[in-house]
Amino acid sequence: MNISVKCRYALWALLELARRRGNGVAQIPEIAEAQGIPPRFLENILNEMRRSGFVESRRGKSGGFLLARAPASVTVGEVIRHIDGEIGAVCEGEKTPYQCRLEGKCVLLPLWRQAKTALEKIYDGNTLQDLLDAEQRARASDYAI
Amino acid sequence: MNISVKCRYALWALLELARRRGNGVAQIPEIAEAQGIPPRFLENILNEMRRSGFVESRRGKSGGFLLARAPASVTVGEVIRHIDGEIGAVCEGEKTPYQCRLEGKCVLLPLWRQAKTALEKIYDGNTLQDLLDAEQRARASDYAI
DNA sequence: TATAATTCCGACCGAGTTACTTGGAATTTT
DNA sequence: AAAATTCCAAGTAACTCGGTCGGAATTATA
Repeated sequence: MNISVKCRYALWALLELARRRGNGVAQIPEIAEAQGIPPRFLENILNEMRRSGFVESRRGKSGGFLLARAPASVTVGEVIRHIDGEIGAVCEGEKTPYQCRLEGKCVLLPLWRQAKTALEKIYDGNTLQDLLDAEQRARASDYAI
Repeated sequence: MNISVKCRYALWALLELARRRGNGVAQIPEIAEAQGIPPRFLENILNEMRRSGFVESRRGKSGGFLLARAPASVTVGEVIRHIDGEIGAVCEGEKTPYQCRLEGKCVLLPLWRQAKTALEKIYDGNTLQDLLDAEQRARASDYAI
């Protein structure tokens, strides 16, 4: 399972909103500029994130977006699932295309399961807050040098 | 990184050849039938596997394919890399498309690295022989029931 | 109230990928 | 000579991906 560009954009945007938390709304051009995302593509993405409850929006002049949830409550895995779908699904799961006709008797199934579990552990084990903390630590050690 | 159908076909074919090891060549129609793979697609795949040294072939009438290496020496990861390319590459690595301009300063990079490492550990840690052994154990415990 | 600035919505689009298919040449056995 | 196979390279239909576009709805402000 490769992470799509769209999904990375979504994560960057959410992180940017998390950083600005408490400072009012952020607008598409700002976020797009700050994160290097094509603005009208970001527009789509943020709308999607709003529909799935990650983000709130204010319409009209001086409108914009805010993070709707606490950064510590939003896992990376959750975001990935909303944008790219189920994590690491190879051929199990209901709606997976090309589900193999071996139905659980495939010798490879345990491998796909292990892979899925490992990825979920990583992605669900990290929140936006965790990432911001890591960022801070990196910045601090940069100063130290 | 999702495993392509082609890649699963390749693994199935190699496993089939591994099962038949020592019994001469296996032909495309047989393998295709046994594994439910579109025969002419399998043809392409086996040719590719030959070029990368996993398989040997005999041409002409009563020709066919054999596994070129010991099943215990062929890892799943190796096969995946030959068919689908680098495992779990999100945005690092030389030729990855859409490499992000953050160049190692992306907050998400550690996550992608962890994911890649975890997948490699799983896929490189399992050989064709391991899978056949697991298959045997499963069959044995089936009889036990 | 008019205007400007913003989000919202859905359709569109070009390029690439994926899962095959096809036609025919080369090779080998019988 | 004929039949059966692998080998090779091109073609193809459907889908996905990354992104664009036009315009409607909404809101702040002059």
